[in-house]
Amino acid sequence: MAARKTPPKAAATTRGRRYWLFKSEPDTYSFEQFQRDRRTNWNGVRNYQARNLLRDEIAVGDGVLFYHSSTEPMAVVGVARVIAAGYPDATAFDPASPYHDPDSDPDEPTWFQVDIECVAPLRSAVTREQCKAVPALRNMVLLQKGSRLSVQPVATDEWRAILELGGNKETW
DNA sequence: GCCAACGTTGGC
DNA sequence: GCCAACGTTGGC
Repeated sequence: MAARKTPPKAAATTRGRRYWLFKSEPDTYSFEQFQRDRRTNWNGVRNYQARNLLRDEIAVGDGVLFYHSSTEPMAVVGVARVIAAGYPDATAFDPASPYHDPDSDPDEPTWFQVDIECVAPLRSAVTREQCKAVPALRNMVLLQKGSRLSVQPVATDEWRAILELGGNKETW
């Protein structure tokens, strides 16, 4: 039996912290409300690509940029931390929920959610307009033409640049 | 399995 | 409010 240099399990549990951006329309769920709640479950996501991230990629301890979409100004407004990795989104099974999906089988759920906890608001919100002018953010998923993923990956240098622009260098 | 039609998202 | 881009659906 050959020894493995890096058992997959160890590799998985020791992988570096990763970063994400969650979009929310402030009329639906604002960062201000999130601050009052302190933590929330990110449910209602009904897109397979985002689902895959929620189910398979996003881990406890990962960092999250909270972004206000479809508002003026659109901006990254705060920072959050993942406190529970992907688990089935129960709103899919609730006929009374706006997120109800009759095709999702409770024995094999289609949709997943994670839990996040509020860390801090950015001292100054980093607007979409601002981001466009920053070379380090040129490749941000958020800024790509046609990009509309509501849960998306953020590169480490993008994360750092946003926190610096927000005046929250020490936050993370 | 292709692809046209449709519905939705979200920046502008 | 518009509409481009995208995802999904369903007929073939």
